[in-house]
Amino acid sequence: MSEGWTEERVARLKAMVADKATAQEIADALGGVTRPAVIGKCHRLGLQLATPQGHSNAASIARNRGRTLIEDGRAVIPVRRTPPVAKPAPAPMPEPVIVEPEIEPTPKLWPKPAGPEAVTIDDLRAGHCRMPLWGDESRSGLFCGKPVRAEGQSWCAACAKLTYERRPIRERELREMQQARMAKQSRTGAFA
DNA sequence: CCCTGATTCGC
DNA sequence: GCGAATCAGG
Repeated sequence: MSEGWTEERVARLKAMVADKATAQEIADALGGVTRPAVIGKCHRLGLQLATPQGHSNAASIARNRGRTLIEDGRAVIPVRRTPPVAKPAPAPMPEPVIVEPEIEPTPKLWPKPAGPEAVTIDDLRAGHCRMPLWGDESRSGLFCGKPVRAEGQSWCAACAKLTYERRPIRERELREMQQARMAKQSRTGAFA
């Protein structure tokens, strides 16, 4: 059932490569082949797929793979990347930018009781959860102050969860379903 | 995590 | 020759 790389399919492949289509797009369009298959075919044909962003030439690839590349008879030593030097820079950030949640915090759960980490706006630093602890009228002026989930974020795990209760949609699952469907089509040789 | 292309290597 | 597995970058 496998079509193999017929002249026509190779022609389509070439056309799409010339059109800067990605390997995935080409694989989807042709059907019956996977992305690595397309890449492998291009490689054997001597075709070069469009380079999306930064990285490009074989030299950088080889370097990145930790292999040595002979250039002009000399071995190119893999360049070591920025190493060890830890990053101290903890927390300047003078003016805390408070991003208001689009979704109102659930009234029932609001305001939160101030924990021991609670801080005033003057003591609010990067890494401090910026969730205000006051609900409406009773402005206590205290912020949650617990450690944020990750550097650069605004809320601690608890406050983040509290804020975004609603889960959007599992895009990952949708994608996987689509891919599974396409894979099945390919195997069966059946197309809608 | 997602995506990308490149290379390797058993088939 | 083929392409899945694996790799590395963004």
